[in-house]
Amino acid sequence: MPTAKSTLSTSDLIRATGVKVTPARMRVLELLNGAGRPLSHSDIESALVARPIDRVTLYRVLDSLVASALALKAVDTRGVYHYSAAAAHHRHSNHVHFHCTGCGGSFCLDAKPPSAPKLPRGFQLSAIAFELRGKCKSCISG
Amino acid sequence: MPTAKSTLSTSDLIRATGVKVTPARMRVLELLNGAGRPLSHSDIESALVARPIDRVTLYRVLDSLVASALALKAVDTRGVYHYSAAAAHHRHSNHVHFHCTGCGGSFCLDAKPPSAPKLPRGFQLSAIAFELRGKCKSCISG
DNA sequence: ATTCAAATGCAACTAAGTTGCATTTGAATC
DNA sequence: GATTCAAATGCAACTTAGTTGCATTTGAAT
Ligand SMILES: [Mn+2]
Ligand SMILES: [Mn+2]
Ligand SMILES: [Zn+2]
Ligand SMILES: [Zn+2]
Repeated sequence: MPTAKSTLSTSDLIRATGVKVTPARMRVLELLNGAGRPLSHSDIESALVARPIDRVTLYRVLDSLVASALALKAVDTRGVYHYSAAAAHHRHSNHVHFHCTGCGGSFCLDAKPPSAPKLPRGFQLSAIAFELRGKCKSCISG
Repeated sequence: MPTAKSTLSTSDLIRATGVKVTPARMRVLELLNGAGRPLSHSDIESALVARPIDRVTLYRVLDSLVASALALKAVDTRGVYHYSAAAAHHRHSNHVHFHCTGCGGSFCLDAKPPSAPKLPRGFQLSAIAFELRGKCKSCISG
């Protein structure tokens, strides 16, 4: 008899969204899930050099993961998109982050994100971004 | 005798920062000050077609305005930099804004920006961004 | 008027992201 | 296991945003 599993496998997660389970999607989603921070297209390309994925395919894989809500996409202060696995992202949605403009690092802070203010009638909120920027300890002293 | 002026002229503002007062800097800063929203490089290029400024010069003019704190630079959700005059920006620094992902519009809300949480020792804060995104009334109903 | 660092214009370049199209493949059906 | 076909991939070409190097021009100080 099959073992009861509480966590869904990567391939199950992908299949559940209705798209094909392909090696590229598997490798990228697993990479995002293992990463401790949002990764850019070129971060991912570098991480997968061993068996490279075509540049364009990688963009399309990332698009599809975002479209199926398995990943999230955000633009950084240099204007580059960074992707994170939804599962990993949710672990960080209860506190705010500090982004170092020196080293690019992201730091978890012990503070809840602010709640949304009242919106004008008829407006529909889809996202709140609260981001702190500056220099981290080692970028100042180092 | 010279008339006492309460508001500094654009050329005075530029001169005060120690850089040369040039036509390009004048025109760009005045455009930013008149604009009701942050403008991208290409927005500005389009606005100044009558007597075009070289692409590279425009980038350098914008850099210099940002360096001398006469303008601010922020990246939008498409990864493109947008510039606003500091004077115009300060008029909006006491309340938060809603950005419509449909029409690209920016709406002033009647709510103060949240204050910064405690940072770890040795960290230095340089900017706080609190941004609400979603659809505005006319983008939903229209 | 002379002087020179700062600013400009132009050509060439990089990096990020997109599009079109021919080929391959996951997975559904037989 | 073989057949089928939309979905996914690979590759070439393209676009848009932004940068760099260098020769020429210019703001403003003297
Ligand atoms: Mn975190
Ligand atoms: Mn405002
Ligand atoms: Zn740092
Ligand atoms: Zn709108």
